[in-house]
Amino acid sequence: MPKKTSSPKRRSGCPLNASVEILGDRWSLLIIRDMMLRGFRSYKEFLESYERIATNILADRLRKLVAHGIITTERDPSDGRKLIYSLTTKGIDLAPVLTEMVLWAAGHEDTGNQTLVRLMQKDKEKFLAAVRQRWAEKSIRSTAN
Amino acid sequence: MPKKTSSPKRRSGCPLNASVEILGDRWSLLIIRDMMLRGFRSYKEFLESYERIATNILADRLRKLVAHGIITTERDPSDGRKLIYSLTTKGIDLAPVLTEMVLWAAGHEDTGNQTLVRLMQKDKEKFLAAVRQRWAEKSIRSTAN
DNA sequence: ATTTTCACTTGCATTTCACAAGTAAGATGG
DNA sequence: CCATCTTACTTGTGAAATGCAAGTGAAAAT
Repeated sequence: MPKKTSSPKRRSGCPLNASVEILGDRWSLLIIRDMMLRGFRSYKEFLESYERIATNILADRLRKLVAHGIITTERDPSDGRKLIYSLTTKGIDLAPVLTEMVLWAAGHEDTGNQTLVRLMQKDKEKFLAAVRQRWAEKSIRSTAN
Repeated sequence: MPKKTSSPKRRSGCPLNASVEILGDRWSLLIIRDMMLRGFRSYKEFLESYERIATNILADRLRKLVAHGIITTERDPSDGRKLIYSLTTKGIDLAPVLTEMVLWAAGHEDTGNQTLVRLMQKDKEKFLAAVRQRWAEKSIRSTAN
């Protein structure tokens, strides 16, 4: 059973508004992309991603994503300094959103990464299944919450 | 032929990054929702939408959406004060993005507008076809640019 | 024991945002 | 045809979010 008792003062009950309030900024979806498509799982990896997010913004976004139940954190058992971030099912369920945003930009803007785009265009459903599968293999824990 | 010669300083060539730079704020997608789903076409209608956007932000977002080729403006021939905003094909092509964001929030957050959600869930493709059809009827001009 | 790595926090300047008020051009009513 | 209203904005101001540089504390590596 998904659903969540609505957080305080939301501007409206529209589902699109909910999505926009949670994900509508210049960084959150890029962090999710890095986890979903590139397998990034630590603060350091996110920091070193191409778009160069600032440290305070990254910490803030990770905190908010955890608060919204999109990702979870755990200590790395083999290195007590490291935190491992994982997507929850709620996070993995953003795959179709990311896919459509990629396909839209690829069709209307001048962008790179054409191999990824071609894969998505060729068979969207197959691509989504692969993402879900890959994540299920990597971490049993991440789908639990 | 779509595509556009890349705008100045983009953070990266990733298509998702392009989408996020264009649409990643708390208002742009709500304006597009109002046009696509509710048929809003004037400044005043957007202003009176439930989430209560501020006048300066609305003007700024409309300007940016025009600059990105997602909407166009024309004078209302029957009232010289009014401007009519229309979605371009690039704008209509955002329908799948909106749909996936609505379905994600509907599945994981406590939201309203269940009739719309149910319609989308029942047959996504049929819903998208209906949106495209409805827009094509309303305005031939909007699909031209 | 010292240095390095990791995941942050703090401070500060800049940008964006929200809210209230004002404006100019065109429409409407008497 | 003149005052009033409507529409689509702009301007001003304070608050909040962002970006950058530097610093911190705990754990790991040397």
